[in-house]
Amino acid sequence: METRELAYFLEVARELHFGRAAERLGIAQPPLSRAIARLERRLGVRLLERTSRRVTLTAAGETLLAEGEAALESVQAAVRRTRRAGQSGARLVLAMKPGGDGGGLLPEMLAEYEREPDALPVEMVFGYGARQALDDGTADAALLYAPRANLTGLAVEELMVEPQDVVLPRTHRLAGRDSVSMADLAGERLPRLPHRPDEGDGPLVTDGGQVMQLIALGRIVAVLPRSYRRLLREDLTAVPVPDAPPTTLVLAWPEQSRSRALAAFVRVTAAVAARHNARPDADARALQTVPDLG
Amino acid sequence: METRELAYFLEVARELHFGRAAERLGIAQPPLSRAIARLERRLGVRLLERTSRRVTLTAAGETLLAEGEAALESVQAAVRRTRRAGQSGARLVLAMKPGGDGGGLLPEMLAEYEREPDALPVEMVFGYGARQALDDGTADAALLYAPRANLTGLAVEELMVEPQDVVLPRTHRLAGRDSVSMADLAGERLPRLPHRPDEGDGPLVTDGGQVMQLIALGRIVAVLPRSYRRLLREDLTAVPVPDAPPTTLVLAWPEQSRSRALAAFVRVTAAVAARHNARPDADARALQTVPDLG
DNA sequence: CACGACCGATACCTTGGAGGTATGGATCTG
DNA sequence: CAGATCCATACCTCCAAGGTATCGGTCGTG
Repeated sequence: METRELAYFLEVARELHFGRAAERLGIAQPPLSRAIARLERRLGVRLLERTSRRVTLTAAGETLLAEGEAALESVQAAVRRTRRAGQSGARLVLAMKPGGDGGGLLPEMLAEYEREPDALPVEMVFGYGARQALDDGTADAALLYAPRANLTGLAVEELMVEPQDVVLPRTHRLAGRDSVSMADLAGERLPRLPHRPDEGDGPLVTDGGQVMQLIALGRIVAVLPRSYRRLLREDLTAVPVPDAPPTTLVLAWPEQSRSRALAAFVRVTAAVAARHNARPDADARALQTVPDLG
Repeated sequence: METRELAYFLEVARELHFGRAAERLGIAQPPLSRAIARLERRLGVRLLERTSRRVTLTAAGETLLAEGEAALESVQAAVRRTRRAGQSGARLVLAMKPGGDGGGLLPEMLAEYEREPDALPVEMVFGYGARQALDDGTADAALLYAPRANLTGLAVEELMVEPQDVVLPRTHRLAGRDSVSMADLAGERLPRLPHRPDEGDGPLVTDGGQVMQLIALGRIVAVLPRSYRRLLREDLTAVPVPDAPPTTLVLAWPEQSRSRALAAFVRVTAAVAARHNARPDADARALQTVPDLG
């Protein structure tokens, strides 16, 4: 099966209408009909039931819709990464949330990485779509928080385990406490993240500034890894939540990636994180002394 | 990028020789050279450095070799599953190790599944390549033992947690014990499995009968989930190893699979397993009374 | 019930590209 | 330096992908 045939089928399977699918694909309807018929002949399987009024998927068609989408995306991701690897100014693209750098380890990681012989210039992309950037070939590696992020299909290196704090307005009833429990937060609204739409009950948020804004307005509170303290505005404060499940910062990359530049980056980040983890007291003290105004 | 172009490139990238690659692909060398040149032109990237004496991969070429192999396999897996879904005698193919059925839960699962409206006939394939069967589209689901098996990229449903036993010849110095610790096994040789070649120090084994044979000969001992007791020969015995990490039997399937037949199977197996887990005493007693001669 | 609108399939044409063979040009070996 | 090796190029053939025109079947509507 050629990727063009697959792309054609997917478009028809999604539209369930040859004419509209052809228009979206930028070709005429007859060649599309023929391409689908040829694909069915080659697979030896009927993918679509069609009358002159209605197009429906067969069981085989449903299978190819589900499996083929993933397969086509992985081909396109391979193309994107290959293009990026070949461009003169090749870069290692690292996706992360703003502030999701494990308590400021990133500058040290980057500095150390640049001294590696296999190093490439590192480019960072920010935003909540880190996982998607990895899947579509836009990024080579990502800093993610487990278990919050979906790590299936990725190779990961655990960097550090972080306890979580709840971020509150300074005027909040719990703001003065030394610690709070999850039970204390029962009545509060928590933000919903785009990639986990079924968790939380508050508004959908798409970037970190928005979260801080909503907290400041008293609309929500958020439970975040401790290193986010560095990003607090002066009207917010953070209180430890000892019984919130600790969060693990991981470096993740597509399993099949084998580039020397990436391998060196994984090695260096793991080494830097290990060095920091070996000095828990120093780090803990450093975090304690981070002023709330970040 | 078309899959034919990708397959051509992968062959050249593996052989690093246009003539041999063309021969393996069953085409002449000039069309292959042209196909690669056109692919490079379309990607806008040089994939191979070639003199008349030597072919080497560029950084972009290495990327496409690694990423493209996985992508092409996923396309081919999609084709296989689509073909199977469309055949008149469509079946749900379940891959498993012989005996890896979680203490005999499988018959009950199958009986219950057959009563589902969306059920398909279930076909079982055995062998140590269960993970590979899932990846290449030969199987729809697999029973695997975590953390022994590599589950990345799969959707999983945990079925049951099993403690592990060490399987020994009846004449072994530890055979009479009520339990042994991992430390007691320090001097023993453990089998190496094909999919985990770096674990264990003994001979490579490829099927369950072979393992039992090697244990009976006194060449190795093996630490296995408790349900394997059912498969013991009369000259072997099993002793609990409380400090061996417990093993979790999981049902795994490709993340993107969405067929109703598979969804029903997942639902039924989870329900059967949950029912058994809710009666731990009954199951424990049942396992205790399984005679060693299986 | 008849007519028009809609929609996928078919017929027929043009053209790009995938495959072949023959051969050129570069590089290493003896 | 001669020969072997190997990738690229030139040139040919042919299939199939894409286009337009049109057919035939199905539904909604007056």
